[in-house]
Order: sequence, then C-alpha cells, then structure tokens
Amino acid sequence: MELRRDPFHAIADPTRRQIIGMLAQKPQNLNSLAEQFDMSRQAISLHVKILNECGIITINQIGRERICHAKLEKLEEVSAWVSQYKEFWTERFAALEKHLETIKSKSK
Amino acid sequence: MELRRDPFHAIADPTRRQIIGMLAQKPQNLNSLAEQFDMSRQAISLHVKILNECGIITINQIGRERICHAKLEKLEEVSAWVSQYKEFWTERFAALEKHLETIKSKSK
DNA sequence: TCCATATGCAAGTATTTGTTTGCAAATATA
DNA sequence: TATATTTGCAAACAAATACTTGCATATGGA
Repeated sequence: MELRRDPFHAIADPTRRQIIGMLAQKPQNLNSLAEQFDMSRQAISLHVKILNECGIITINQIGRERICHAKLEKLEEVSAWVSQYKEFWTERFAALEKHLETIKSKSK
Repeated sequence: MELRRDPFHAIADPTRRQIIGMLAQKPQNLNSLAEQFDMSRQAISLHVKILNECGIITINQIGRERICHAKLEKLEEVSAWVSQYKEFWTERFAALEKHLETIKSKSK
C-alpha cells in the first residue's frame, strides 16, 4: 500500500476534522488539544503528526511546547475538487437546467 | 477500529475520486469502469461497494449488469465543511483583512 | 443448449490505521 | 538542584484497507 498524505486524507477522520476546527479558532499546543478529547495524548499526537504530514497544520516549537497552527489554505485542493461537481446539486444548476430546457423547447 | 462510511471517507482514496469523476460524466457498469484502470476488476468492485455504502453512488441492476450512477449531492456535506474555512484563504478574505488593517491604522 | 459476459464471494497477504501503555528526554519552575 | 510539565518514541494489538487470484453464479445471445 502507499502512504497518502494529502488534504483528502487529512479530513477523512472525524477526530482530525475536529482538531482542524479547534486550531482554526486558536493555535494551541498538543496537550491543550488532547485535554479536549476523550482519548489518550498519544492518539492525538499521532493525528497531529498526520495533519502535519498532510501539510494542513504547521508546528512551531517554542521551548518545550509545540504550538500547532491550522494552514487552512491547504483545503483549497479539496474545495476545488468538490466544486467542479457543485453545479450538479445546487439551485443555480437547477435553474440553468430549466433555462436550457426552455431554449430547447423553443427551438423545436 | 470503526467503519466510517461517509462522503469524507468516500473521497479519501484517489481511485475512488476517479470513479466518482467517471460516473459524473456517464453512468456505467462495473466492468466498463474496471477496464479504465490498471487494477483488477475485484479491486474496483470493492471501491464501488465502498462508494455505495458511503451513499455517493447508486447501483441499478438491469439484467446481469449493475449500472452505477454518481449521487453528487452527497458531496454537499464535504462542501459545507470546507467552506466554513474558505474565508481564511480566499481573496475576498484577503481584501477584508486589508480593509480592517486600514481601519485600524486610521483609528490610531 | 452452449458459450461468453457481468458480476459476486471467499480466501489470502502486506500495509496502514487508530489506539493504548510505559518509559525516556528536554525544558521550566520552585 | 529537584520536581513538574510537555512532548517524543517504541512496542503492542485489533481492525480496516487495498489488493490479488480462483471459483461460482446468473443472464444474454448464437
């Protein structure tokens, strides 16, 4: 198998999505994050490591603390991928479809 | 571990993203999909099964064929999650930041 | 009916994931 | 300097993933 370290992998796990959410609000260190979960510090540490490898967070070592920051622009890749299909479910698309139908029936 | 069957899991794998892309263009059966990959039919079959479990595709049995359709509106969940952070990297936000900076410096 | 086609199911394998516990190392503070 | 805090590393483990190959089954067409 192959190790996949991209934003899609980063957000695949719900715990990781939560961590991203927390860091988006406020940069914080590992222990501070871990305290907010019902899970061992090590488990969170691993998720943080993965998020870092996926490039979606940045870690800044200050003394013994490692402050994590969200690098949200990495979500752009996901956003771009998803939005190419957005037209298939948004209202705007429904309206466009309707419009095209109108044109079609007129040209008959 | 726990089985996660949601759109985030569906799009975490690059092969599955490709399958979604293909089905978005044209509904097709399993073999037709498999032929376009350098991978066994079984491997694709498994991905299709997972996509189905994640609710992102629909399978329609017609005779011996199983036609797969993309159900792209399921991506809405991903889209919504990502877009809550969009302001942090879009130009619009950059412009807003700049504006706030201007206000700040003026109020000094 | 015979054969090709479309698919499922089962077993097997290597790797990854998500998690825990215990221990070591570095840094801050009293 | 002694102690508490923040963290990393390593080992362990069960379950999931991403594949493969081989065989069975159902359907469609000659």
